[in-house]
Amino acid sequence: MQNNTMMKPVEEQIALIERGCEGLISKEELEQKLNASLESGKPLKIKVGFDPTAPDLHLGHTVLLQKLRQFQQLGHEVHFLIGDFTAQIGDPTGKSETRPPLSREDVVRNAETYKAQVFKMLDPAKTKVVFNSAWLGQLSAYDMIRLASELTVARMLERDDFKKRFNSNRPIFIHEFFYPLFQGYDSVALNADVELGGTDQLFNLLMGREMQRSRGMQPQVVLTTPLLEGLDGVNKMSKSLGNYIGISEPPNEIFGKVLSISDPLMFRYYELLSDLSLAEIAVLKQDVEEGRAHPKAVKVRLAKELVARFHDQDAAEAAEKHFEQVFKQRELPDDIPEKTIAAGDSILLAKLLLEAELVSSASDGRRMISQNAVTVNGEKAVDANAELPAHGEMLLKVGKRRFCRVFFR
RNA sequence: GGAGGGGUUCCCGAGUGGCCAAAGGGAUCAGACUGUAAAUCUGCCGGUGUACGCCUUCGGAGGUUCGAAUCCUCCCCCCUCCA
Repeated sequence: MQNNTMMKPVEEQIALIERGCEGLISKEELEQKLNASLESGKPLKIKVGFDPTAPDLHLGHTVLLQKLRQFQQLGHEVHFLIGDFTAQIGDPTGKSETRPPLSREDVVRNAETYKAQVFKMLDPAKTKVVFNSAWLGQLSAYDMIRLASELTVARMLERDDFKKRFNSNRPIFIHEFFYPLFQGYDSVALNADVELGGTDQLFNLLMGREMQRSRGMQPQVVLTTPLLEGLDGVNKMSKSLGNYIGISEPPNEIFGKVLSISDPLMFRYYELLSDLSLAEIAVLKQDVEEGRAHPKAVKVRLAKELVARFHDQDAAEAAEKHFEQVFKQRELPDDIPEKTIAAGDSILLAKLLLEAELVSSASDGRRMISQNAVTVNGEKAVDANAELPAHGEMLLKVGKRRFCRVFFR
């Protein structure tokens, strides 16, 4: 799409590429590659790999995607590698339980979901989706032994993940040693110019360099992105910790979750996720520090940008309005879940809350009532044992953001 | 193959026969204060129609006992050391 005449000068490209990066190996090599690309008009091949195991992407994943997108904006070509081969073996990493190997159909379906999400950010015209089973599936036992002979156990144990486990006497299985080797071999097969990954991937990324070099190829440039902290600001964003913002979540959810992050974290998100330039962000930060801008307003801006990215501008405006309505003016949201319940003479409020799925048990409901968290038709419920007439309709609210409109039929 | 250590409520972790629904910490949730920020304080934190009651829970299955998370038997799982 974009030809070399539209490519930016190398220094400018590097500045953008380096932004928010944890590591770059090496800048000189990147410079060379960019120069060569500029001269030849051939875009660089940017490799990135994903296991098709968790097709629910969140903002943490998008740090990497954002970087890929920047490469695309600079005119380069992304090779989006889906690790279907490795996924079918089953991921052995860390303490997470061994996952059941995925079937062919699972992998295909997950890959599709992946693409649907990824193309919210990436330019399909500059993205090639590839599967590593295409070449890894061809390897014979002989090939595997050859691969395995390229690295010593001592070297393998340098990998942080392995080192930690080894030192703390936790088990490492032999087949886990093959992961870096396979990933490195992927780079050979793709002839990648640059490979991106999270910091935890550093070792694997470097494997690619070595394997390319030992085969007389120009080693790939390795670029690592930091792990994004989750909503709690402490742990890395992950689905299992529940501290994530999914890119497929509805606009109001994304907006609300962004608003709930802490102020320091907000600027981290800006740096890693926003399209604003670092200079613009620095101005924002200074404005906040010197009292010219309200931190909340700055956060709103970020929230809108992200909602617009995964939905659209209208959705962003609507989400902001919704937010102000519900939380600032304490008005009702437009989309309150509704529930129909069998009519009767009366019903215990705590029980009703349970039926409306606002609490996890009647006891929980009782607790909420006694903690002044429950509102019925706009009035605070105070009696934990209150009975309500079970007909007509009523509006229930628990806490700040749980609503339900109940109809008795 | 041999020796040893361990599996407790969302997480960490205390608890060796009744006073244990189980200390303490963390997380979550709710309330106050706010900007659904941070910090702080407070409450709650297995279920149960309103409950010093009842039911379910301490890896699993049995057993001993008036009574078991705690004792016994068998089994499952995790970890360490030796080979």
